[in-house]
This record gives sequence, structure tokens and C-alpha cells, in this order.
Amino acid sequence: MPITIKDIAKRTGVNHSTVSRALHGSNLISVETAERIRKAAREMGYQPSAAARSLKTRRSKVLGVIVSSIEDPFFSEIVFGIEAVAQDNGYSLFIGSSQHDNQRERKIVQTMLEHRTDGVIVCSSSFSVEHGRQLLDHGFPIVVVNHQATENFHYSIFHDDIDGSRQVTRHLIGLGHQRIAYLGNSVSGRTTLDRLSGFQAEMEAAGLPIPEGYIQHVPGGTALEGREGLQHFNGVAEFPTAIICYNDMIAIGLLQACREAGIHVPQDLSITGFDNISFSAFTHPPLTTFDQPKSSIGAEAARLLFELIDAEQKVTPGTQYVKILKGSLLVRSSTAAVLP
Amino acid sequence: MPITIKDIAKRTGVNHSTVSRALHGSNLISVETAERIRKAAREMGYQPSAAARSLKTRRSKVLGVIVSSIEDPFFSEIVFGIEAVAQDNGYSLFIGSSQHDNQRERKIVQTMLEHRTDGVIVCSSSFSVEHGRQLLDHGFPIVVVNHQATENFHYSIFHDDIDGSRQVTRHLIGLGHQRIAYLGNSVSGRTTLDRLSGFQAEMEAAGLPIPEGYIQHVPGGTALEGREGLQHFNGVAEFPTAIICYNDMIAIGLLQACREAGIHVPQDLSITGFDNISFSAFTHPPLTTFDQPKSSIGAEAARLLFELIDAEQKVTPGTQYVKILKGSLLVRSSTAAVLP
DNA sequence: AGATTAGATGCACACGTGTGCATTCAGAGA
DNA sequence: TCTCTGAATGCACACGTGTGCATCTAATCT
Repeated sequence: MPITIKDIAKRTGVNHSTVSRALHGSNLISVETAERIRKAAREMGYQPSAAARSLKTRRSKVLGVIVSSIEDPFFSEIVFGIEAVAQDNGYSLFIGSSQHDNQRERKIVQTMLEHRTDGVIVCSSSFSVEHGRQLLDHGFPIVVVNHQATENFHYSIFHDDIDGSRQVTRHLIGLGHQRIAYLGNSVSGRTTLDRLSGFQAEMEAAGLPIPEGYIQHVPGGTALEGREGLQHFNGVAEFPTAIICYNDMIAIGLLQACREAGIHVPQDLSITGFDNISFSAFTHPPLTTFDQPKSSIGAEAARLLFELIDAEQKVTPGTQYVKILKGSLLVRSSTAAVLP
Repeated sequence: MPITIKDIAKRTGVNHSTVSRALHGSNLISVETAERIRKAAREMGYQPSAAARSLKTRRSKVLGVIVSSIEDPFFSEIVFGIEAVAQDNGYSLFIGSSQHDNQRERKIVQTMLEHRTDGVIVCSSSFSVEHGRQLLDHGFPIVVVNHQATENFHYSIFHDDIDGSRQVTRHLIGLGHQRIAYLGNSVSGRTTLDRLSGFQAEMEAAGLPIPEGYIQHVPGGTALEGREGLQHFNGVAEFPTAIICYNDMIAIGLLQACREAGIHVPQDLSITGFDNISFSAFTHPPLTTFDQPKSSIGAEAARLLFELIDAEQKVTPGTQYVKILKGSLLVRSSTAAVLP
């Protein structure tokens, strides 16, 4: 049976409301009694009941985080950034990973609703519009991270994928590459399209053509899908000298497939990733990639959400707030100058 | 302003207690009114308040999970197993990652206490005894996973590291290796010691000596520490033909260091990992490792915890329950027969 | 000395839900 | 017709906390 403020009140001979005020540092209470009460609370090992507090204050001091898969190192670094900011503001996190499963997503949203989470951060590109609407209808402030359907949510944090992709492409062009291909992820929506258009824009700026079949998409973002990618390019007229991959995991799979096929990276083929997950430093060869500021993205999302919570929906409706963060190119050893 | 059962009561013209019973499927309520109430609840978009419910029932329907670092793929797979069982039982998870930081750990424990989590699963080998005691003093059921100080907690789930390590060692001996070294992680306590003693036991059973300097420890379990490992063995009289690593990440770092030093794996040196994190299938060469049933371990921990919750501390005190799970050897390409 | 004021504390209600007990009502049995 | 029984529903309190208002005391002012 946990200790309550009434227990403390009984022991110190005051009313429970006095205890409540003393523990909140209210200046209505004299310093001596306040100190006496705090001392008793410490000695008795008092821990306030979050349930009772949030029932009364209508603030749960909890943020909901919905992520497609928590074991994906990309997302866990974003969560890391969120958690730091949340802790600084005295908030805890409710994390749910949907695993791209609508049923699980439903249960997670249900949990957020029941726990009256003060706000929700969505880091799942596949998050369904229906569930988003459900949260919004219940008045939940929402911030989405890298989401495709930005028109459905008013507050988003984005990474500048176009800029990142241009930097990667420019790096390859600078190394003398002319036949550069793009291997995308067809299920990731806006993100893959931005990276594709950044690639296209930079190629066009350099006056380089993109041959037939040089733009391919695999249905997913894991290493297994990356392995499949190689087969696509084996079918084109002239094999590329460089392949830009949608993300690190695809690049890693492609790397393995190339090794098995006797294609040497970077001598025969340059390969680039995207995201800079921690593992990409330990591939063979270490992967040239684009370092997305994952932790900052998470932190920024949390900060924006806290602003919304403080504003209590008093922001003018109809406005759309979008914050765009930039990353930086990380050159390792999977790219090299093209042979003359 | 969320919908409450009183709102539903007003609309259907009954008392709120009738609504409460109807939504719980109590047979005190006539089927017609119950259906009428449920219909109204659906239409109004009612979501019960977790705070109010847990305040009244003294059950939060939330499990706490304390993990040392959530971005470690090893832990996230365990969490995955926990989450599945929790969801089946109508529970949600409160996840906190301590990052081996006592201050953060304190905040996490605080959160669990305030939210009156129905139980706690600890997956952090560095979890402090002091915080464990604090949770126990407040009557929290605790299940620890792979924890070193098992004597402080009554309920634990373990992976059979001794057996696993013996299987790995036997595999190498079967390939003809005689000079086998062990690269451990000095900060991981019991786990590394068990893996070490499994190695020693199997070597002794095969009548093989372990030369001076063949047992080394690095202060951590990441790839960077694995890289350091190579230097240790460069100093010994005769270089080993195989190195058993504490875990996959260390093996991956060692693999990279070997490549840079011109040591060919597995021709010159066999290397084994431990845990089978998803990434180990994509190293070069793919890593031979021991597949720890991470998801099952998490699931088993959750099941045990639910038993404790149901028993409501009615278990006889002083008893110690330990469940041990076994994994299986996974042979890939980082090990090979020793050259004659 | 009496009136006023500021400071400190208690009282009582509210938050949303669950549940023991009382109450009502209809139908069955005597 | 009257009593009894069981089904269905309402009443009221409790869970732990926060807060507006009332109350009380002692100090200050006129």
C-alpha cells in the first residue's frame, strides 16, 4: 500500500492540502512546516501517484512516441533525441512500435488515447491517416517526423533529403562518375522521392543523362532488399559505375551481393548509403553515406511538441509549421574516383 | 474535453454506474440496455481514462522495462518479445534506457514508482542494486534478464551462456583449432564469466591448454572495443588461430581491425561472435555466432512477471526462481578448418 | 482598545471510474 | 390479493491529488 499525502498529513498533524502545497513549494505555507513536511515525506518514502495527479490536473506528463520499428537503429537514435528533451522537461515516454502492422498501430493509438498522453510524436512513415485523424479529433497535439503525407498534419520536422541527395550526387560527380544509378525504396513514400529528385536535379545541373533503367525501387528498406537490387542493374545495357542507395541498410545488402558476384567496391563500383546508422562504419569497405542528424531531429520534434502543449491549441488553425534540418556528407571508403 | 461515462449516462438516461457495468460486460445489466450503451459509447468516441481506472483499481496495466541502451539491437529484440506478450495481456510498456548513467536510471525508477507500474523487467546488467532495492521495497514484482547479481532478485531469466560458449568452442575444436583465445568484456559481469568458463571447460575436456595471455578483456561491448582487442593478441608469444569474442559487436570490430592489418578471416584466423544480432549476417565474412533466443527470453520474462502479478506476492518468500533458456550455434563463414 | 490586514492552515469539492448496497419493479407462488 | 424472489438499476462512497474559499491567529494601524 503506497504512502499518500494523507498519510504524511496524519503524521505531521496537518491537513492533506497543506502537504500538497508544501511539496509543491507553495509560498502559502510557512517555511518551517514546509520543511517538516518534506522531511517526513522523504523519510516515509513518499512517491506521488501519477494517476491521481493527471486525473486532477489533466496533464499526464507523458509523451507518446509512435515508431515503425524500434529495433531499427535509425529510429532508436531519433527516440534518443526525444527522450533527452522530454526528461529535461520532466516528461516520460510511451513508446510503441507498429511494425508496419495496422492492428498493432491501432492498439498503440488506443493506449495513447486512454493514457491521455499530452502529445504524440509520429516517426513512422507508414502511419495511417485514419489513426492520425483519430488522435487529432481527440485534441492531441501531433508532431510528425519525416512523414510523407505532410498535408494531413500541421506540424512536422523534416530532414532535407533533397539537399542531402544532391550532396551525395555531387560527391560522385566530383569523383568523375557519369553513369550513376539510384536504388530506392518503394514503400517509403516522400523520403525516397525527395532523394530521387535531389539526385535528378544534380545530374541535370551537371548535364549528365540518366540512362534507361538507372532508377530502380525495391519494396523495403532492409539489407535483404538491397541484395535484390543488384539483379535489377545486371539487366541494364551498360552497368553503372556508381549506385546511390536509399539508405544504409540497402547499401549494406548491395555491398554483400556485389562481393558475392565478384564486383569490387569501390574499384569496380562506388556505393553510397544514407542515414549514417552506427553500423555503417564497420562494413567492408566502410560506407560513404549522408549523416542525417537523427538525435537533433528527435530533439527538435520534442521541442516543437512542448511548444504546442504550452500553447494549448491556441495557435491559429490552418497554419502549417515545418522545420527542416540539414545533415552532412560523410566520405568513407565505398566511393572512389572512376577509372579512366 | 474527453468523453466520460457520465456523458454517456446522460445521453442514454441511465446512471453512470450502469454505463460502467455495461462496458465491462457485467451480467447485471439487461442485454438491451447494455447494447444501447455500447452503441452510444462507440458513437461518442469514448475512451476510458487510464488514470481514473488505475486510481480506482490499483492496477495500472503497464509494465516497466529498464534497459541499458535501447539502440542496442540485442536489447531491442528482447523488448520485442516482451511487447508481444504484454499486448496479448492488455498491457502497455513503459520503456526507459539508462545509458549506464546512474542519474538517468534514478529518473526512470522514479517514473516507474510514480506510475505504479504493475511490474518491472530489468534488462540492464549494470542496473544498480540500490535502485532494485527501492523498487522491491515499494512492493514491485521484478524479473531480471541476464543479470549478474542474481542473489539480489528472486526471479530471473537467463540464457545458458556456459552451454553456448561450449558449443562455440566445440565447433572450433572440431575444425582442428588448438590455439583458441577468448576476448571478453570486463564490464558485463556474470555473462562474460559464464562464457569464459564454458570456453575453459570445453578446452579442458578436449585436453587443450590455454596459453598465457589468451584470455583478454576489453572495457566494453562495442565494435570500437573489439578493434582494440587485436593489439592484445599481437603481444602474445604465439598468435592464436581462433578468437572467441564476447559478443557480435566486438567480433565485428575485431574483424575490421584484422582486415586493416592484413589478417585474412577465416584463412588466417577464425572469429566467432555471440548473440546473433541481425547485422552479423552482413559482415564480411558473415559471422559465425551463437544465436541467443532474444525474443523468447523477453517473452519468457514477461510471462513470469504476469505470474507474479497474478499471484500478488503470495509466493512464498525466500524462494528463488530461475529459468534458463538455450540457444543454438549458427555457423557462417568467419570460421574454417585450421590449415595443416 | 478596536478595527484591519496579512499570513497560515483547514474544509470541501472535483477529476473519472468501480463497486457494495439499497431500491424499484415485474412476475411467480401461496 | 398479498408476499416473495430475482432481475435491473440507482445511490453513494472511495481511490489520491489539487485548489478556491473560508477560517483562524497574530500582528499592525488608527
